[in-house]
Amino acid sequence: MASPASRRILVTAALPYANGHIHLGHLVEYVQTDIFVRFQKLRGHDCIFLCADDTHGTAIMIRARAEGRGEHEVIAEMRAAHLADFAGFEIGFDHYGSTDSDANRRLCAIVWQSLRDRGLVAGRAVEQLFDPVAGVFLADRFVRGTCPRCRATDQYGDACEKCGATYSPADLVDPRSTLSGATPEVRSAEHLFVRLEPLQEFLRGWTQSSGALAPQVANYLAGHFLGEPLRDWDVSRPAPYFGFEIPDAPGHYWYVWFDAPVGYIAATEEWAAARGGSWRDWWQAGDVPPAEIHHFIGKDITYFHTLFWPAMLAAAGLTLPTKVRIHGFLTVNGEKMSKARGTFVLARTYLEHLDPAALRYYYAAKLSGDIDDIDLNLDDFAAKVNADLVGKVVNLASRTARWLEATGLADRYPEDGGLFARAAADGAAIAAAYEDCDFARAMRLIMAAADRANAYVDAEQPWKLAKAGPASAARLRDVATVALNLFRQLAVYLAPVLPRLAAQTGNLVGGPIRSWDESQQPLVGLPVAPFTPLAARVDPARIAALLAATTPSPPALSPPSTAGAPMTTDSGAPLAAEPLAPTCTIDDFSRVDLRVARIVAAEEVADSRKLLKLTVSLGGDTTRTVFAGIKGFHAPADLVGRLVVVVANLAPRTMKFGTSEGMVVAASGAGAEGVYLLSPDTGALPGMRLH
RNA sequence: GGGCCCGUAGCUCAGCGGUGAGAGCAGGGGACUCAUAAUCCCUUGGUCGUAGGUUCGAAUCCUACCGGGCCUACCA
Repeated sequence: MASPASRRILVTAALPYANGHIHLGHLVEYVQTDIFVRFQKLRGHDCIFLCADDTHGTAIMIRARAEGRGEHEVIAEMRAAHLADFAGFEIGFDHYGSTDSDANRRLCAIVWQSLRDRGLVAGRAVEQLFDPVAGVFLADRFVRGTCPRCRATDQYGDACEKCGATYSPADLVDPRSTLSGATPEVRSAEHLFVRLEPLQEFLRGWTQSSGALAPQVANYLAGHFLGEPLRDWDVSRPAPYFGFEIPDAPGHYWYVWFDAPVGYIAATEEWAAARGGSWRDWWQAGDVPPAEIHHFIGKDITYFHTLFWPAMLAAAGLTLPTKVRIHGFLTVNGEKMSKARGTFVLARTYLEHLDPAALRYYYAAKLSGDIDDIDLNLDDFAAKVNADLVGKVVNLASRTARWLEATGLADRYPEDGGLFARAAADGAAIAAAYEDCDFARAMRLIMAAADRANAYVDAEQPWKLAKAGPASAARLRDVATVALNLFRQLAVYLAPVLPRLAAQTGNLVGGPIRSWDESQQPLVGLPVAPFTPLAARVDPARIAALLAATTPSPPALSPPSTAGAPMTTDSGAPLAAEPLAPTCTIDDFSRVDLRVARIVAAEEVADSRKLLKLTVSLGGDTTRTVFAGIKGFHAPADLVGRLVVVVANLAPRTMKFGTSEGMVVAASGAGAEGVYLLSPDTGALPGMRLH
């Protein structure tokens, strides 16, 4: 229940598009927003976190066609996937809607009518390329052709990657639809526009002095858009289009970027209706107290949220955003996320390998609330999470809780040299940092408190008190009581970032953490449950596995496809021809050191009937010369570059042609023709051992 | 072409006009052994991208340049 002093805060994260899965880049925003919301709730404010799938547009329509099914089937499937991913990362939406909802259709109509009433809608013919085979108008990116300036081939319809020229798709020398391959034709169609110039004055005022935007964003808008007359915004698309048909303009559909932000309101409506309220309680002025509206977005969609969206809201007489909080993009190991490098990591792939809490903490430690890109450096990630969360915070409980299992906390809070009070006083600065979305600062302050707490434990040496017997029991209880209270205080401060740690801490001592104020008073006289591990260390091997699972198979190096070969038809002949060897132990096996190696050179051995001379790399500078009996089955040139498995600790053997320093593993024999080299799954690196 | 952001120790980042430039991690040395090889103490390490300028004083303000990232209105 909200107290009179509490604020009403509506928070949104950008709506993920239904054409793709959630990846680590998306999660920067959802984790950031979730932390902010959990913080506000912990502070006792009336805060709701709304989001939805963004479902409409050409891309979904094209995809559904390509997959031979309806758009609604596609978006339902993607919605389920998105929700599962978000749940895995403990993103706590109060409601998750869809732009393809009745509520959204109604609200779009309301906003639309307001624009009409104010004379802000205008119609005009637009010439656009049309695919006569697919029967759709083509957005620029669905057209490719030869650049009219530099003649580079296969360029997008809006700009040339080679020479940087920008143009209209109709200017391409030999335009082709990427949908059907057909040559598009220029067709004229009526589009509806929102006139923004009449709102120029309003937008200038709101962007420059409302306080909703960071100064550099305001400058960007002032310099880039507001310095000249605002162009009309094209908000309709002709049929066929997957979206909502405009009620007073049959055959025209709202462009996806019109109905997407209205989805924020629609989600509010669905959430409020379930509680007997209305979206108007949050989006229309006049309420006491008025609601704050905070939008979290990425910098790529800045102008939609800082020009078009406020224009729509203003025209409809609705509440303008209190803050538009803009974050940068995610890089991985200092570079743009890349499928080829294996750094384009999907949320669910991450969840299969690592703890979501680790990523939440790492993002929190990096997010400063400004527009800079943040980098996920994977070495740093493991080091930071292990040092901070496990080494400092969790360790505090791990090293002291067990001394209180029998006795519980001391009945009066002992002298602690002012440590608890000092960290309690820090609460104001930590809260201010959370409020500013400067989570990095909050984490630094919290970790400083954790350092002080660990130093306290070290100085008091409770393990010596434990050994000293009954005479020191009271003192031991006091020291452990201090340490555990300092730990729980940290857990309160970290609760917005690490909700599961907060819950586990509540189970350990003191019950569920419900309020920020619990950081201000130590607990006494309560039982302490048996300690259970609260966080797992990040194992670098798991990160490697994650990247390996993410890296796509380069076509040239893929193992042969087994598709279409039902497993039940495999012959038993090879096994029968060469029965299994006698059982060996794991120790026997481990004496054979099998390694992944890359063939860096291969040549025929002139005088040999069967041998190829290979040079294999075990990574770094380590190479081996190996003679392999695979001549006739593999052309040397085809082998260079590929990964194989070698017996790396095989005793060198002098042969007629030289010394062989290992052996390449291959399947063969048993009556079958051919020698088949083994290839590791993609992602394996030279030097990796087979276990 | 125009614009925005960033460039500080090996790594990730604070500091953003004023005592000799900081933290965490990594590296080196020591202590401890309660704890998920965790913790504590000491310590090595930087011409604050480059070049100019403003100022009594600049990592901090201005200009230019170099490097990285991003935006530029039908890519979401």
